[in-house]
Amino acid sequence: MGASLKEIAERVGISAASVSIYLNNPDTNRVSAGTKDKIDKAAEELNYRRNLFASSLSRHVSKVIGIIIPTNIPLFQNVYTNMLLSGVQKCLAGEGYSLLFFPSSASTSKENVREQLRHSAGCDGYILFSTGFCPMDHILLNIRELQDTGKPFATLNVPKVPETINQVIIDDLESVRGLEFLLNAGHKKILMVLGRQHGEHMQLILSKYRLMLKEWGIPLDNDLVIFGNYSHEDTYLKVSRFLTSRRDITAICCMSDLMASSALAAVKSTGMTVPGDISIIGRNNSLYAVLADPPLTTIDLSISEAGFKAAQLLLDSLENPSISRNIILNGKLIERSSVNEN
Amino acid sequence: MGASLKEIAERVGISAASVSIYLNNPDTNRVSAGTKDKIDKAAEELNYRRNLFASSLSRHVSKVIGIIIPTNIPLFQNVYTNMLLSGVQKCLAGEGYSLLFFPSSASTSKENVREQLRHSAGCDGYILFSTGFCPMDHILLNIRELQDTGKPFATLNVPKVPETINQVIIDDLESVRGLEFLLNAGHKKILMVLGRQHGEHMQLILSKYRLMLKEWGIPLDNDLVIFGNYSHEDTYLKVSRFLTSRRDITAICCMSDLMASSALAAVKSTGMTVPGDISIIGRNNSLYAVLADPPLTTIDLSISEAGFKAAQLLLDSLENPSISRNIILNGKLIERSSVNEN
DNA sequence: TTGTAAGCGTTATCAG
DNA sequence: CTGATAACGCTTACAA
Repeated sequence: MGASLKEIAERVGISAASVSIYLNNPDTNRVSAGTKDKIDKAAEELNYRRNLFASSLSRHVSKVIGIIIPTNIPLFQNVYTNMLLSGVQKCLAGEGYSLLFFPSSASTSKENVREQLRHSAGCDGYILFSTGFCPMDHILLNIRELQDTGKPFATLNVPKVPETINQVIIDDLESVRGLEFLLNAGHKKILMVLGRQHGEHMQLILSKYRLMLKEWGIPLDNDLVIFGNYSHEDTYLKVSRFLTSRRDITAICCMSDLMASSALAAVKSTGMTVPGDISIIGRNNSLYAVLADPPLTTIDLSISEAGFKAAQLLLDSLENPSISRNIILNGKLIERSSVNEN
Repeated sequence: MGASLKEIAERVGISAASVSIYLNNPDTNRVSAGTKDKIDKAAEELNYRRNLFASSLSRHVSKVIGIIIPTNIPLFQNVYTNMLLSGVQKCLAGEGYSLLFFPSSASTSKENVREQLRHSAGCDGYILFSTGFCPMDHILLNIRELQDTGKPFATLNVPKVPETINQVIIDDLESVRGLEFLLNAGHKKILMVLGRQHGEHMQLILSKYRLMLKEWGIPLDNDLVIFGNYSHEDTYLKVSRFLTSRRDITAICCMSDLMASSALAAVKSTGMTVPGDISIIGRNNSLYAVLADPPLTTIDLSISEAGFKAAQLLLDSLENPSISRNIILNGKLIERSSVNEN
C-alpha cells in the first residue's frame, strides 16, 4: 500500500531515478533488461502506483483539468449540463486528461468560482460552465478570476463577452428559432416558457423575443411569458395555472424539452390535444422530446458537441497559450409531430 | 499568475512558513495583525492560489476522492449513473472533498480500473461504480485492485461480494419487484426487458425471475426475455420486432424507466393501448416515468440516496479505516397508471 | 511573534 | 547503463 519509488529502488538495489525513468518510459535504454524485470516484479509486489501529486509537482504538468461550475447545488442532476460535461469528458479523456470537480458552498456564482479556484493551482487548465442564471457582471468577474490563474481556460455556454478568450457559445438566435418556427406556422398567441428570470441568458432571449414580436407586428402581452426553474413540477404547475385562466393561446414555446414535456402533460390534463388544439415546441433535442407523445418538434443544439469543442479549444490553448478562439454553434430545427399550422 | 508562498513571503518580508500558517488558519496568533494585512494584500495582488499538488504531498491528505468507473465510454450520459454520482457529489462536496475522474482506454472493465488507478496514488479514497455489465470475476478483481491501493473505498451498486468492504447495494430482490406486482395483478404472459446479458447483475435478476415464475407455476418461455443496452433505439426496435410476431403478452416489465418509455412507444405504435391492452412497469422512478403518458408504475430505488450513502461510508472509513459496513437499500413500488389487473 | 530546515514522492540534470 | 542531487511548492516541527 502506497509503496514509493524509493522502496522499489531499495528492493531492486538501484536508484529511484532509474525506476522513475523506466516506469515512465519502458523503452528507455537507461535500464538493462534484467533490471527492468526486477522493477516490474517489485512494482507489482509492492502495488506501486504513481503519486499524482508528487509527479505533477515535479513535472509542472498534471494532466488534470479543473471543471468550474459556478454553483453549489448538487451536480449531475441537470440533463443539459450533463450533456455538456459528457462532451468535455469525451474529448479530454481521449487525450489522457482527468477531470476535477471542486466543492464550494457560497451563495453567489462569483463566490463559488472563487472558492472552487482557491486551492486549485496545479491544474493544467480549466473549463468554466455557465449555469445560465448568472447576471452579466458576475460572468465578467468569473472570467477575470479565471484569467488571474494564468492558466489556459475555455468557457462553455457562457454568454458572449468582449474579452479575447476561448469560448464556445450556443448562438442566442437559436433560442428564439422555435418561436420563429411557430410564427411561420401562423401562430400568434404563443406562451413562452422560459428559464430563470435574472440570468443573462434569459435577458438576451427576452429581448430577442420582444424584437421578433415587433417585427411580426404582434402586440406584447406580458402574461404570455412564464419564467421557471427548468423543473417538471414547477413547469407543470405554472402552465396548468395559466391554462385555467386562459385558453386563447395556440402554441407554447419552451426553453427545454423537459419543460415542453411538462407543458404537454399540463395541456393534456385539461383535455386539450397536441398539436390539435395547441402546438408545442421544445429545445435541446433530448430524449424527452423523442419519447413524448406526440414526439416534440425541437431545436437540436448539439450540446455535447459544444462540450467537446470547448475541450478542444482548451487543448489547443494548452499547446499554444497565445491562441484563443470563439466557436459559435448553430442549432438545427428537428421537426416532429407537436406543431400544426394555425 | 501562479505566485507561490515564497513570492508572497518575499514581498512581505517574512518567511514562507508564516504565510502558509496564516493562510491556512487566519485566526493564528503566530502572525501579527499588521503582517496579516500585508499577506492578504500580497496574496490578492499576486493572485495566489494554493497549489493542490504541493499541499497534498506535504499534508499526506488531498481532500480528493477518485471516482472509479470501469468503462471508457463517455461519462455523464447515463441517467442512472448520473443519479448515483449526484448523490456521491452532494455528500462529498458537503465535506469539502473534490471528485477526480480518470481517463482510461481499455476494452475490459478490469483493465479500465487498473488504468484509472495507475497514477492515482495520493487520493484520500475511492468510490467504485458498477457499470452493470461486469461479470463476477472482473468485479472481484476490481475490488482486489482497490484493496491493493491501501486506501479506503466504497463500492456503489456493485453486486454483493463476500469481502468485508464498504458496500452500498441496491437489493436484488427489488429488481423483480415489478414482476411480482404484475403477477399479483393477474398477468401471466409477461415480456421482460432486461439490460446487458452478461453482467453479473442480469444473471442475478435472471435467476430470480426464473425462480419466481416457478413459484407461480408459470412455464418458462425464453422468447419472453429481451436483453438490451438500456438505450431508447435498441429497446424500441426490439420490442417492436417482438410485437410483430407475438401479441399474446399482457404486460411488459422493464429494467429502467427509459426502456419502459421506449416499450410504451413501441406498443402505442402498433395501435394497442397502455394499460388497456398491455400493462407496463418501469424501474428507477426517474422523470421518464413521470412524464410518460400514461405515467408509469415503477420501482423507486432511491438511486441518488444510494450514492450519498456510499459517500458517507467512505467518509466514515476515512476517519476510521478499520470499519466497513454494508448498506442494502430497498426499493419502493410507485403506483401510477400503466398497469391494469388482468 | 517569527525563521530555519527537513521532508512529502517524483522528475530532471549532470556526472560518471 | 547508472547514481547523486536539486528542485517542485507547501507544511510542520523545532528553535529562537
